[in-house]
Amino acid sequence: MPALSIGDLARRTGVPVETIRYYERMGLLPKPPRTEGNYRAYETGHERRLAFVKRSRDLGFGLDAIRALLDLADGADRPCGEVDALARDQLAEVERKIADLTAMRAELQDMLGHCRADTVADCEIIGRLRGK
Amino acid sequence: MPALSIGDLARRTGVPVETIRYYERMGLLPKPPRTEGNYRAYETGHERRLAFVKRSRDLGFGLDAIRALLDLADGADRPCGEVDALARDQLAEVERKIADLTAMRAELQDMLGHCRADTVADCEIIGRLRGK
DNA sequence: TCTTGACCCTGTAGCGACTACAGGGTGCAG
DNA sequence: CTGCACCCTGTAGTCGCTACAGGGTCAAGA
Repeated sequence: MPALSIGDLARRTGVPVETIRYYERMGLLPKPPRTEGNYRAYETGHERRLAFVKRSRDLGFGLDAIRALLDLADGADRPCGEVDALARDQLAEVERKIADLTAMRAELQDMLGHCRADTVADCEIIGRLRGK
Repeated sequence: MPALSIGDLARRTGVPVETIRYYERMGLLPKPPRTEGNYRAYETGHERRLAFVKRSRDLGFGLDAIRALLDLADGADRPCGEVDALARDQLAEVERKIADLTAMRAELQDMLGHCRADTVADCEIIGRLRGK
C-alpha cells in the first residue's frame, strides 16, 4: 500500500487536516516521514493511531488523558488499572456534565412552559432571569 | 445604601471580581462611576443586572445571547417572541449536549463493565479504543 | 505617624481544542 | 504551460474566563 497524504488520512478518519497537524504538534501523533516535496507520508500505523485518538476524543477524553492512554496501550505487559482509572475519571466527568445540563434543561423547559405573555413586561422567562 | 466595591458585589452575587471586570469589558455591565481613588462604585441596579447575567450563564446562555436578553428585558413593550426563541435555541443546544454525553456515558460504562483483564494486552478498554 | 495588609487598578498572557487565515510551494491533468 | 487542487509553515482568532505583574488606595493597629 502506498503512503497516504494528510488529506487522504483526513478522509479516511474523518479528522480534519488542520486537526491532524495540531495533534502532531501536541505530540499525539509521531512526525511522519516526508516526501521529496516535503509532504507528510503516512502509513497504516499512523492511521490506526489517529483512529485511536479520534475514538478517545469522541468519548470526551482530553488530550492529556489520550497521551496517557496511548502510552499505556504501547506497553502490553502493564497492568490495566491505570486505564481503568482514566476511564472512571472520564465517566465521572461526563456524569457531572449530564447532571448540570439536566438541571438547565428542566429550568428552561419550565420557563418555556409558563410563557403565556405577549410582552416582555409580563414575560415569565425574563421574570425568572430577573430573579422572580 | 452606600455604594458597593467590586469585592462587595462579587461576594453578594457569587461572581468573581475578575469575571465582573470581564463582563464590563464585554459590554454586559455598564461602566460604573468611580470613587476619588478610581475604585468602581456599584449601586443596586448594577447588582440586579449582574444577577441577571449570572442566572443566564447558569442556564448555559452564551454572552451574545445574554446581551440580547438584556436588551429585550430593557424594553417592556416589546413582544416576548424573541425571548422565547432564544430560550428555545438554548434548550435545543442543551438537549444536543445531553444526547452526546449520554452516548459517551453508555460506551464508557460498557467498557468499564467488561474490563476483567489484568494487563493492557487483554484490556477491553484499550481494545475498544483501538477499534475492537 | 507609620506600617502592614487587604483590597483595588490596568494590561497582558494563558487555558483547551481547535479553526481560519496568509503567503507561499508542489504536483498533475488538459 | 497553465490552471487548480492540494500541501507547507506560522500566526491569530474563538469562548469564557483565570492568573499574573506591577502598581495604587485605604483603613486599622502599634
